[in-house]
Amino acid sequence: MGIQERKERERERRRQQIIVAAKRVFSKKGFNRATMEDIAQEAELSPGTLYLYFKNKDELYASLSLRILQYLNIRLDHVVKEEGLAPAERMQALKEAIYDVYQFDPLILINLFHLQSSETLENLSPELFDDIQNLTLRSLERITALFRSGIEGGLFETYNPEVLAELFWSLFSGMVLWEESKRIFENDNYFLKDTLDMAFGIFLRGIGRPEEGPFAASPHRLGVAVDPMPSK
Amino acid sequence: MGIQERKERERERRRQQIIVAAKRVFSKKGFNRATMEDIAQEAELSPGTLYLYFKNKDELYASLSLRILQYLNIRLDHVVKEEGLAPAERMQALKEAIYDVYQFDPLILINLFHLQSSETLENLSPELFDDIQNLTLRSLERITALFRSGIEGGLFETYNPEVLAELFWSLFSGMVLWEESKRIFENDNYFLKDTLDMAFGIFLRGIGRPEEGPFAASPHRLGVAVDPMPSK
Amino acid sequence: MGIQERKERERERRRQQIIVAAKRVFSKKGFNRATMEDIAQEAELSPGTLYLYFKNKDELYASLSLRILQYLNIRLDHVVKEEGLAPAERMQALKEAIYDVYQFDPLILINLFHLQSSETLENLSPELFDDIQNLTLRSLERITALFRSGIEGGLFETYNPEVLAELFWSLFSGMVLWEESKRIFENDNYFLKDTLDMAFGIFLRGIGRPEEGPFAASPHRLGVAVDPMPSK
Amino acid sequence: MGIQERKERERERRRQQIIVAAKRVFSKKGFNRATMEDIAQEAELSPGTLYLYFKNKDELYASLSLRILQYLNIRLDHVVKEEGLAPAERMQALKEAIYDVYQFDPLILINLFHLQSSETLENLSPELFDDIQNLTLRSLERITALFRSGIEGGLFETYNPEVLAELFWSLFSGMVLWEESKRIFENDNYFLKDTLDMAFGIFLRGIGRPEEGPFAASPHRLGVAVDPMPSK
DNA sequence: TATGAATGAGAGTTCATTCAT
DNA sequence: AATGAATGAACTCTCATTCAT
Repeated sequence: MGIQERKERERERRRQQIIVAAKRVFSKKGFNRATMEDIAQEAELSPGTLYLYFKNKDELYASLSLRILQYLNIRLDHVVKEEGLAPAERMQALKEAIYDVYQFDPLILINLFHLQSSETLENLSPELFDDIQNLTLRSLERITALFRSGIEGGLFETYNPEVLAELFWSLFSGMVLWEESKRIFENDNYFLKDTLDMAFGIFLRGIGRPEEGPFAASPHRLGVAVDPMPSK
Repeated sequence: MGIQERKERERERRRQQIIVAAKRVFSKKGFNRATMEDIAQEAELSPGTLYLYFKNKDELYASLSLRILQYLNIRLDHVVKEEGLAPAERMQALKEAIYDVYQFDPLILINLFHLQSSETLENLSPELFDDIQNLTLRSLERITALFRSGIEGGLFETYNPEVLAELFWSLFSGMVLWEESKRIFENDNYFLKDTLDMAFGIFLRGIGRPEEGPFAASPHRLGVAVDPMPSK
Repeated sequence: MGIQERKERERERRRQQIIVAAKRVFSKKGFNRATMEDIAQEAELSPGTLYLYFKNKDELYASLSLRILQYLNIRLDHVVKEEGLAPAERMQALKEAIYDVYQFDPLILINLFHLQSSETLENLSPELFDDIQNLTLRSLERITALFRSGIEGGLFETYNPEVLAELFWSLFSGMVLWEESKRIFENDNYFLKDTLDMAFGIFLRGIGRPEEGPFAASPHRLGVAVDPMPSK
Repeated sequence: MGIQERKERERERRRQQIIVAAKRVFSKKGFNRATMEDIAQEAELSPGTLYLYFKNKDELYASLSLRILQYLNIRLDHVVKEEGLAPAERMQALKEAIYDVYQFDPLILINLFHLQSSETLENLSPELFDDIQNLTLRSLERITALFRSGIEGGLFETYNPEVLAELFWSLFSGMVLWEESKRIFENDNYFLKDTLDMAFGIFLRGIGRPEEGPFAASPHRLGVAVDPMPSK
């Protein structure tokens, strides 16, 4: 079984080699214009070989997303499991985690957000679809856990923590995509970090409990109806 | 000149006919799987005719987005120009406007958000690219104006209103896309409205001035640094 | 019938207008890349109208050739029929005639030579095919007549005058086409005239009767100026 | 490296297979009417495969011409380099060489002459364009060398040998194209050989030095048989 | 007679995928 | 396991031609 294991390791390494090549190619050419031939060349392999490791082009592309989702999960895991953090510090850590994920590879993150809301997702093999779904939902659960502990710790109003996690995720993805839009429109690089800080601050303040804790916001005289626990 | 006008009208009607057909086809088949042949058939035209009205497939698709952007602009225009609205009411009207846009055609809206952050955008003809850019930026300006008047009216902290508009737009787009993700993952229709209400409430509360007005949030003891006017 | 005639004249004028436009377009774009749409635009007509005057694209193109053939015929006719010319002067006139035809429109002449040796010719309507055939053969006959009178006048050896005419025509067409080749290869304009003079001189000398007349091969009393080393 | 070589050989063989098929197809259907699909079928390959060997349709067609140019070059090379030939014999060998080229494949030769004076030539890839240019010019150089040695050997007047080569080439190409014209007009096969003999005789006589050698214009001691009245 | 929008067959070309080696 | 030549379906797009007005 030592042999078995080594083979398994080598197989995984080759997969990663292809993924890395694919990433480079699509950064250069964009997703649609990148061909399997291009990727094979970049990976110094033949086109046929790619199909030994990935069922088809869509699955290769989706695997890029999978990789960044895995990274996201690990980072979130750390934030949730790290001991001795005050709830407010945990929020800070959450922000840093997603920013790291963004920096890890913005293009792939954009690709993930596209994939997650496109027909392509539905046409993947059930296994890969499940992987993406599970990792996505697990990430959301972790973020949910963070917000739940914030609520339980008295930091936030008693919003539905699941919905808070979704809002948080939506805000993040929307900002990343808009960042790209601005790059295209203005041909002008922009740094997400400051805006992300600000957005996060507003968001936390928006959900903070009045008169208490670091994200306090009060007293409630909201002209807009906010039901903290909308029925799903 | 009556003839000229009639021709112009007929041309525009034909364009719309094609756009409507394209919309139907890509709703059925998804963007990538829809062929020009399909669209021609749906529009009861020949493939060649499509090219009399749209330069190529990408431009036809982008024109769908253009249409919803135009609708968005008109709606935002009304919100900005409607007289006799209190700032808080204007915010409410803003929310309703974007929700109407969402309901106008969710799929096309998703398509717009994809387009705005994809390489396809860069390969459009300069004219179409400019149209999309201008409408997008003009929409942002209108939202900016709303937030600015909110700030000037003492409702909100003195954040940079441009950045607030971008955050607002990001949150909206992120939620729309995540809505689609959930639909795919859970095969379960979900209604954006409630979550949008909640998100909007949180956002307004997050940027509201303390002790004052309907979006008050206070006192400030924020553990997370929030610079209301980040340098761009 | 005055009306009939006027109509006929107008029809012919419109045909010429189209032919002129076609000539301009194909000079700009080359034969294959020129479209009927292009020609219609250049002629300030609609595409449909072209088909009222020409059966199809091939026939329009062939009509250009027809026009230059007609011009050639008229010029040759003059040479043949002009009275009071010595045979040697007639040869000189022949040379000038074809050079004028060349200058009339080199591109169309090239097109004629292509057409005359291509499948397109065979697919023309019988009428147009006959027109081209007749004009071509009539031109050849005129040249034949010139050589025949040269032979009868004792200038030339008793070659078959028909074959001489064909050789003459071949030499001319070959030179015109090679001229174009050189232009493409060397991107360098070249003036056919000198070479044509030289070629004509050699040809006449090659067929001249010895010891007699202006084209006698030897001793050298060449009536036609032959510069053995034209400056390139 | 043995493998490398074998691959290279196989690749070349496949190229030739396609060229041969293309030749057959366009002989049957004419150049314009022949489709890539037709050629693929004739070669018993798939359409896609053609594009592994030729960049596009024009380049495939131009490659046919390239092949005949290569053959021409080899033949001319032999004529120039063959030792122990008297200048007059070399002229005879030149005539035989080009006649062989003609017989090798008249249709492709016609195609070459069309190509060499058409816009298509200018739109080839630089490599292929250069190949054709180089082979053409090298052929001309070889012919030039032959005429130069004829001049130096006292056979010919001191014409510019380069221009003589061009005239010779023009005469040849013009005759080949006119031959095709006659075939089309008269639906009657004609044999170029006799006319070519005659033309060559006239040409040599036209440039021959008087009173001397085998091409002396007079008195008649022509080394090259010239039948003044070839039977049609 | 003139229009010009519409046609639609068909072209060249691409490229994800396969499979004999 | 790796290759890479070959596949061939499917695509977008062109443009000569038609015909209702």
